[in-house]
Amino acid sequence: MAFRIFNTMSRTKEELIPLDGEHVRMYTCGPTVYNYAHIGNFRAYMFEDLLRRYIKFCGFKVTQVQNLTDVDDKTIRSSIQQGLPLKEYTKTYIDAFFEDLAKLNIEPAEHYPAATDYIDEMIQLIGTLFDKGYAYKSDDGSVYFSIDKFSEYGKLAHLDREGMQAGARVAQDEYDKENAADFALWKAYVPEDGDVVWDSPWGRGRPGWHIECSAMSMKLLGESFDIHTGGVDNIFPHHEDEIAQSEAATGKPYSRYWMHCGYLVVDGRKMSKSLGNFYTLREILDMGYTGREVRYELLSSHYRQSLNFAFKSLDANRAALKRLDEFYASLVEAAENNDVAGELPAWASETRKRFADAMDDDMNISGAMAAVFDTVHAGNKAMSDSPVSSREARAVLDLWSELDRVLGILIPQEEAIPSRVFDLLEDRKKARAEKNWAESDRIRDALAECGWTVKDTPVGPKLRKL
RNA sequence: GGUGCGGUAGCCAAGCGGUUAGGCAGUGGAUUGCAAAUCCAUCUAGAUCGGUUCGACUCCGAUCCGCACCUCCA
Repeated sequence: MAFRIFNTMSRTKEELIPLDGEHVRMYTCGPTVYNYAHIGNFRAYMFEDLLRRYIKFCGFKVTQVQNLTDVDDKTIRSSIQQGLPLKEYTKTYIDAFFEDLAKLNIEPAEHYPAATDYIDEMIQLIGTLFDKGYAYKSDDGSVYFSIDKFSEYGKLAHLDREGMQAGARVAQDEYDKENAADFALWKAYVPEDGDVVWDSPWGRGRPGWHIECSAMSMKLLGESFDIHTGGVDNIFPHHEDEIAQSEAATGKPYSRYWMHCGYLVVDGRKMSKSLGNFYTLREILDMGYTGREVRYELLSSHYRQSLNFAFKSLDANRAALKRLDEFYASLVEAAENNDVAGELPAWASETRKRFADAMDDDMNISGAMAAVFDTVHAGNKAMSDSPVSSREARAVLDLWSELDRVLGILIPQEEAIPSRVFDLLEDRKKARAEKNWAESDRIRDALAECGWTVKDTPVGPKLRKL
C-alpha cells in the first residue's frame, strides 16, 4: 500500500515519499485577502485539506504552510478606496477566511504567513538572484527575473519559449524588459501604491507576486520540500516563476511534487461576477445550506476534475448525508455506550482496505465514498435482519472515526434534545398508547416546528433533527 | 495557433478488455395507525464513425461537441 499522487511536473502518478522519509512538508497557495473568498477558492483549499488529512492517515507527519497574500494591486487599491491602512483592511478578510475554513471543517495548517511579514526574506532572495546574475533592474526602477538565464524555464507548464510569443495577452507589454515574459521580482513605487511601500537596495517599492511564495516556503519548509499545490491556473505563470526564482537562487530542487486541482464551474460555466454565478461561502450558508453540505459537494468530485457546482447537487448531498447520519445513529444506539470495541462485523471488514486502496490511487474519492456507502448498505441490511452486538457497533464506530479523520463529513454534530421537545415526545407516547392518532399527529407537527422529526420503531420512538 | 482535460444512464460521478461501482431522483412491494427510516425488486449507460480482439464503455485512429491555461485568476 502506497499513496500515489499525480505530479504535474512528471504528468504521472508517483508514490509519495517524503524527503526525510516520515514528514511531509507542503506549501499550499492561499488566498489574496482583498475580499471574501469564493467557493472556487475553497475548492482548492478543500483539496488541500483532503490531501493533508490523507497524508496523515498514511502515517506521515505533515507541516503545511498556507500563505496569505495581503499585498497586491487589488488589495492596495481597495484599501486606499476605503481609507484604511493595508493591515487593517486585510484583517477583515483574513478573519473571514478563518471563519469560513472552520465552517467547512478544514483543518488548520501549521503556518499562515502573511506576505507583508516576510518582506526582508524576499529582499534577501532577490539580492541572491542579483548576485547570481538572474535579476536585473529596469529603467522604471523595477527588478525583473530574466527567464533566458534559467534554461529550465517552462518545465512545469511544458511551455516552450518559442510557443510563448503566441500568447494572447503578451503583446500589450510594458517597460523595458529584456524578454516580454520576464516577471517582476520587485515593483518600483508608483503613487497609486499610497503608503504601501518598503525600502530595498533597488529603491522604494513592493515585492512582485511570485517572490512571496518562494521566500516564505523556503523560510518555513526549507529550500527543498515535498509538495506544492494550487489550482491549475497557478501552474503558469505563478508556479513556473516560483520554480525559476527559487531554484536559480539555491541551485537546489524546489518542490518535489506539484499538485493542482481543477476549476470549479457553476452550472457548467466559469464563475464570474458578470454572469451572476459568483458565490462566496457565506452567501451559500445564508441560503440555508450547511458547511457540511458544501464540504460534501467540494469533496465529492476528484480533485483534478473540474467540479460543477450546482444547488441541486447540494440538495442531493443533504439526502446523502441524512443517509449517513441515519446509519451513524443506528450504530450509536447499538453500541449502548459500550467503550470496548470487538471485532468488526463481516460487512465492515473490507471497508478500510477498500477506502485506502481508492485513496491511495491519487485520492480517488469516488471509490472511497463507494466503500463507505456499500458499508452503510450492508450494515443496514445486516442490522435489519438481526441486531449487531454493542462491541461490534463500537468497532464500526471506531472505524467511522478513523475514516472521518480523512473525510470530515461522516460524523454528525451531536444535538442536545431541548426539554420542550422531550416533553412533547412523552406526550406523544401517551397519545399513541391510547391510540389517539389525531393527537399523536398534532404533536408530530409541533415537533417539526421545533425542528425535530420523530420516527416510530418497534423499539419505540426515535428523534431526529430535521 | 500552442498546451492540457473531458464527453458514462433523469441528474452527479468512478473503476475496469469479459463479472452490480457509488450517491441523488423514479417505479412496485415489505414494514408502519399514518408517516419516517430501512429492506427487497426494478427502469433508464458509455458523443459519433472506423480499427484491433474470441470479446471494448475500457486499447488505437478519425470526427463532432464542451472546458481550461498560454503573465499576476484557486
